[in-house]
Amino acid sequence: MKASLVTIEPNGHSCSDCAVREFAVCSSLDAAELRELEHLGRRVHFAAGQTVFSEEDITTSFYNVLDGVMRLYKLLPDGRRQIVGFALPGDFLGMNISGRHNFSADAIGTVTICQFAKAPFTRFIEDRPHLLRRINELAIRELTQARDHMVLLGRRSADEKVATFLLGWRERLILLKGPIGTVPLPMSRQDIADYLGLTIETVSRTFTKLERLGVIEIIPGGIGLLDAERAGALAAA
Amino acid sequence: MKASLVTIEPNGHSCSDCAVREFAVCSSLDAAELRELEHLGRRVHFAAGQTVFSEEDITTSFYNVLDGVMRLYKLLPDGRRQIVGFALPGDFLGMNISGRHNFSADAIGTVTICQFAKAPFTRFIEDRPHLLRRINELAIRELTQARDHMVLLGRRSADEKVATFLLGWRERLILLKGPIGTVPLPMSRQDIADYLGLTIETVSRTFTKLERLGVIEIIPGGIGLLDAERAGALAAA
DNA sequence: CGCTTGCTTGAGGGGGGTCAAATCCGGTGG
DNA sequence: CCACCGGATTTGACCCCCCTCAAGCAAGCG
Repeated sequence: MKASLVTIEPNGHSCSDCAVREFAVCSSLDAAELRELEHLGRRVHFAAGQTVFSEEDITTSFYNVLDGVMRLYKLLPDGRRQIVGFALPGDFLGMNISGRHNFSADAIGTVTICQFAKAPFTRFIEDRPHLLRRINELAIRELTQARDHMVLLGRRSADEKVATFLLGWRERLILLKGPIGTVPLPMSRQDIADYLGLTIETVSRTFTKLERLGVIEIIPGGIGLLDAERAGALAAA
Repeated sequence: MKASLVTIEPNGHSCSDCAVREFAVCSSLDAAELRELEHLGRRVHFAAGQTVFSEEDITTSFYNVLDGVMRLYKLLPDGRRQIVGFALPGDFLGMNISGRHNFSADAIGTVTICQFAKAPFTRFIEDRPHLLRRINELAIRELTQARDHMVLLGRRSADEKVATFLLGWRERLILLKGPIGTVPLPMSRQDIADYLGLTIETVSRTFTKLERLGVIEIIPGGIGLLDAERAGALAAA
């Protein structure tokens, strides 16, 4: 029997030993609430490249990323793509006011997600203002990131874009996993280009340029940051 | 006596006859709550060009735009500017998690604002989940707009940017004031350029081009939209 | 191996930036 | 009412950064 690309884990997992417990939206809940929440969510696995939801789809669930990396993107009618963000463990997806998703989400590599059906989760929030406050906090944080990214897209050069991206990505990983040696880049060059508003060729050339300058070292599946100070200068704050 | 550039209106106004009553964050409150809120807010007027708050300032207040237009922007160390949005009556400013504003806000033309001191307003929200829900709703709406704008900044041509901006701006004004004839543009060409990630020259040239094509008509302080269908086609969805 | 897929490198061109000058326009004072 | 001034906008000439098109290369995998 061929394994499905999307598999739902049998019950038996518990929130209390969840890896993203302290980062995620759930950090606002006490032990009793967590036990209640356990019945609402189920773990789902996605294979590399799978689409979890698409723009304009009716929202039927909320999603809590537990493991892996996702690309969040919007498409223009002619196929041009803008990646509006990468989701990491702890990120909460699915909030909107129209009842439809306003971007698409793919798994990059394999991804594990904690999925909540919309109606019961909405009811769960209803009389738990502290959870609502936490959700609001995450939304505002995303808004801050979105504004920073607008500055990057509208006003930075290719060199600055790439340097800023590498430093920012590294920082997020450190926040999540603690100090790291080399910086893994699970997304493709095309993904990076579509995130930075560049072409794949320009991204590749800029990587090579940074390597020639001794700022980074290109390794399979990632980069090594050799000169953080120089990279910071290139990022221009 | 020379009039101050920032004037605080004496008390005596009431929320019940507020112009933005139904658009703003306050739409979630009942009559009793509104009367209570009246004591927390005060109306403040700003002259054209005045800065209401700056990026990195400690947040001491929240702001509800009552009248006028504001530009919200971020600066790079070398002075490059990205306008992240224009605020219109009903917009709510000041939410953040760091305790500092993450963008600056100027009045374009004269602006009237309903200002709330941070601490009392935060306390007011505390046990009013419906207000929190409303605030969350506004944050999510802004997030949606921010993502749309990322697509514009990263993946659209100058022509598409300008056409999209004109149609979007017109739409916002119609939503706010009902059907309008010509489209007022209170912001400068420089503001438009910094919003669209272009230079002032490119914006000017594109306006002229659209006029030559018979899509718009340039008038002092605004434009007339002559061919909405054509404009929509240029905006490329 | 040969094929596929992703990345890199090269050559050339164009969209939008830069620099500079002309024009428009609202405000001010005679 | 008109001449003048200063800032905003428009227009022109030129050029560069990044895109386009196309070929080479390395790694994974049947």
